Amino acid sequence: MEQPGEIKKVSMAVIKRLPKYYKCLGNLLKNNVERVSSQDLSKILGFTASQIRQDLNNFGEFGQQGYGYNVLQLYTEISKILGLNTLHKMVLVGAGNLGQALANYSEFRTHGFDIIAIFDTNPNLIGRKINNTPIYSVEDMEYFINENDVDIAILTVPKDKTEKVVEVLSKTCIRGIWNFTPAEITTDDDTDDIIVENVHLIDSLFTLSYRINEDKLQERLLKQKRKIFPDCR
Amino acid sequence: MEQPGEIKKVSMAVIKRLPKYYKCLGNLLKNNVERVSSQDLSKILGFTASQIRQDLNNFGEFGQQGYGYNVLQLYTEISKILGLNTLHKMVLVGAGNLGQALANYSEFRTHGFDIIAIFDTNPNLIGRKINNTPIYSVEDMEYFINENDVDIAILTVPKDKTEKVVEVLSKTCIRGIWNFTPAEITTDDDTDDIIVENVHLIDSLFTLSYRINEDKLQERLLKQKRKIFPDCR
DNA sequence: TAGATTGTTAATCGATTAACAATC
DNA sequence: TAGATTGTTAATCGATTAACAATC
Repeated sequence: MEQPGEIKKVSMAVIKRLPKYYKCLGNLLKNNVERVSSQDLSKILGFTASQIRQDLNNFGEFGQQGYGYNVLQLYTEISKILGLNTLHKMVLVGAGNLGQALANYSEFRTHGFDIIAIFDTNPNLIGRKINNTPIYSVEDMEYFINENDVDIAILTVPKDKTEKVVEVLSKTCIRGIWNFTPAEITTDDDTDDIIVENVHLIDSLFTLSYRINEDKLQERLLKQKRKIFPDCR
Repeated sequence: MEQPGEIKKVSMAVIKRLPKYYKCLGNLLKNNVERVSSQDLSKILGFTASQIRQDLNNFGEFGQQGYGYNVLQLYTEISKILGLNTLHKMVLVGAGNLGQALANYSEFRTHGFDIIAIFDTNPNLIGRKINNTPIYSVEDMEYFINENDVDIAILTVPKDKTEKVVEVLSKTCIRGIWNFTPAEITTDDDTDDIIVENVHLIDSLFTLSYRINEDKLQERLLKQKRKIFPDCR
């Protein structure tokens, strides 16, 4: 049994499902749906109703027996849980192709994530703007972040520049790094309060490749086994 | 006990670790390391040695007692498991900011993933090239994919265009969709052999936001509980 | 040979699902 | 009130870790 004051660590599996709940409730809200049961959500999201109730009860008791959940209330609660009720200041480090694409992505701002500065080393870019956001020299990054209370740094620099940038970031008030580089980021002990969220595109592509290839692979494995156990199916 | 001919389904948790093994072995290879034990790998990757041996034994017996694993051999085996030993033809659908960034990303080609065509509806783009890859009209997509035996479609179209594009793709020989749109892709029964790999950027950002916010959240939850159980820590 | 390290079985841990009393 | 649906405990399932005989 759980003790009253105990802080139960929420598992990553649950955390990864929160954005799905949030988006689903947002859609229901748009469609003027007022109440929703865990069973309704189950049908939409493909999770079991039981899992949905378990997930939500990590954070409080948002439902009502015999009624279900009020869509607006649950939506608001989850937005608070995800930290979407406050504005987030972001900087983007590395104004290459991917960096520029992200700087032009308006969806982030819609949800309260505002890119207020871009940093690069290329003198041809410094002083220019992308999507109305100014590009500064990385030299000025440390000062700027601390001065403007920036939350999140988006990392879109080349792999071999990553370590150096992270070193600078670890001297700032940055709380999270959204890492689009292929590098694995390690922060030393005194900075392990910086959260790193990786978007490892190559890993994602490799995973897709594996799954496309899986049937052929299983056949090959089976054939190999038949050599050892000739009478198997 | 497992039957000889049985096909054991490999769990997604294992699959997601395969690219990490692959990259790690690639690095060792570059550094001329010839052999490696599960314990060595454990230190580098942060998985337990036991887990590493379990993972690898999903696909065969690649090691040798008392010796460990031959780096080159294991690297080669995992590359085959991931399907990286064959070339993959890809098309990119949607030449917006993100699409253009991905078209310029050379890392994919390095690993045998070749973008051979880009499709868009914008007449100003059709006929032009990005990173030497021609942009065609989406009208020609179905024919092109089937004619050229394309494996993978990269989806970087606006959300509301996704369904229509997927409908067309489901009539082709496409094996996998690498989905960068916020849409959840559902393929009907006759096309459920198309594998979908999602890169949901907003979900990733929300997850980061949650984790940055977690400490504050736990405090708030604790405070709420104290109202009910006033004597808890 | 002795030491090292695998492949694999058994034990443990954690996450998901089922069940149901509480209650709106 | 009766039906519906929650929050929560218990059961199950699956993934990770530990242990160790086999063997290079």
